[in-house]
Amino acid sequence: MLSKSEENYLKAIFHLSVKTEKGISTNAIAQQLDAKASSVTDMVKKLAEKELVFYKKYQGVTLTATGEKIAANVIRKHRLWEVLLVEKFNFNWDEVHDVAEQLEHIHSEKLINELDAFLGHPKHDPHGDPIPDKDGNINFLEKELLSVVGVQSKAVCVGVKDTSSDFLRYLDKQGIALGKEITVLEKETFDNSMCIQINGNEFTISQQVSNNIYVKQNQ
Amino acid sequence: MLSKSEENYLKAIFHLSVKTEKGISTNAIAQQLDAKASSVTDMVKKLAEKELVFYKKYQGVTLTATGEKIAANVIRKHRLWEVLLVEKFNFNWDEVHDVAEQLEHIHSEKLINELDAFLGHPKHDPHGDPIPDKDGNINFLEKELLSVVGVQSKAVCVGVKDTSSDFLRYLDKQGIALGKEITVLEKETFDNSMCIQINGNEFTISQQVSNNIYVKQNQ
DNA sequence: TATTATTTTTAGATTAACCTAAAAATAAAT
DNA sequence: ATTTATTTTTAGGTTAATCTAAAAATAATA
Repeated sequence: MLSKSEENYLKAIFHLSVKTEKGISTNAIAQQLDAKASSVTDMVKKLAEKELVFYKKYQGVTLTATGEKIAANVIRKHRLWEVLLVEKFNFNWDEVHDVAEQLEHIHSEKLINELDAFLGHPKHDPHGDPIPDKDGNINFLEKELLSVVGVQSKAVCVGVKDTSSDFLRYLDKQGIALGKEITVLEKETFDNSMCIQINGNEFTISQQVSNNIYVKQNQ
Repeated sequence: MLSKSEENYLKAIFHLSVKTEKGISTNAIAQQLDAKASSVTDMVKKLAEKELVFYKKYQGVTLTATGEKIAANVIRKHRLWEVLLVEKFNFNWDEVHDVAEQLEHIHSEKLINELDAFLGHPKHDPHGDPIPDKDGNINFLEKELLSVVGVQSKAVCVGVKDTSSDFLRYLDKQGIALGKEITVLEKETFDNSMCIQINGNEFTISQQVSNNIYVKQNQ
């Protein structure tokens, strides 16, 4: 059974791998985990020994099939726990992360299967991120940033990029949530702010905001 | 914040303290935790540094008020998680222990308060053991072993002493569960076995069994 | 292509939580 | 009250996961 630390490394590599085909650099992992590069080198060697990653000195790492499956399973657990916290335990979506970081390392297959069933086999976590299935398959929804949506177009909020408490609380305040329909009314070219309509209310959001909201357009 | 290991030591000392007024010996703790006495000495020194236990060389240890509160809180978490597992997640009462051992070390006050509320503020875990309240107060129910109940008396099952899977599965098979009324019909003096009635069925149980079932007599 | 800058690795330390084996203290038994 | 047995502690060692600082390799730049 893997340690919490090993699982966290696999998860970090998994997340970083989504964005690129290339090997993941030691530094990138270090930054993701808030650790030193030398620590990463040590751990990556150990994971390579266990055949959870491919690793050649100075060449970065990639997950093996096994490594990827384990990483996806940790993410599955994280996101299922997040759903429980929000739907049954009255957590706000900005409060779940720290606790889910702990819960994701609980080892019990029965527990996670029962949790999944109890929640009705949810497909997405409270931030709109897809929940991998038992085999580690993950359904990457095709989605766009709100910032690229054209004027007069409608789109449905399906996720957020920034999951910081500050940002999530801002969204709550503005009434922006998963599943809500957003209409882009106007865009200012000089600062890329946009005026949107949601729940019948019109207001302006900065580019920072529109760059951190994922939407799906009704094409 | 305490480590998992520190919490486990406090919990072990708490459990051992229930039975006696005296200080808890190094060996007793070692046995409870399946560790070596020398490891216990090390840890106990650390806990004394943190003022969670009183410790004088060769004299055994006792919990301070703070240590006792922390230990009771770990036990509270353990037992609340057990209730969730059995009542919502289809675990049998013999399956909960290992997972609860992990879950009891999750740190989040909000989580445990919400869990408690979600479960309807239960007073007992699935084995009949009392759940400490937020302040660490624990309601030790006055209870007796089934083996001391007299012939022709009725008693309600309120807990078990042995919580091994083997024993719990035996109880399931016999239809013995918390809240069930047991009538003692006969006692054999030569082997201390007894014939009981439960759910309308009559059968014989050994002393081993009657010595591991707690009951409350309807006096 | 040299040279400089950055990244990555190695070497050696540190901390927590364990361990074994030997020494010291306490308890039990003759 | 000695002697013997048991318990507890000390001393020193191990492993996992981290770190710092220096060395080595790769990448960027003049």
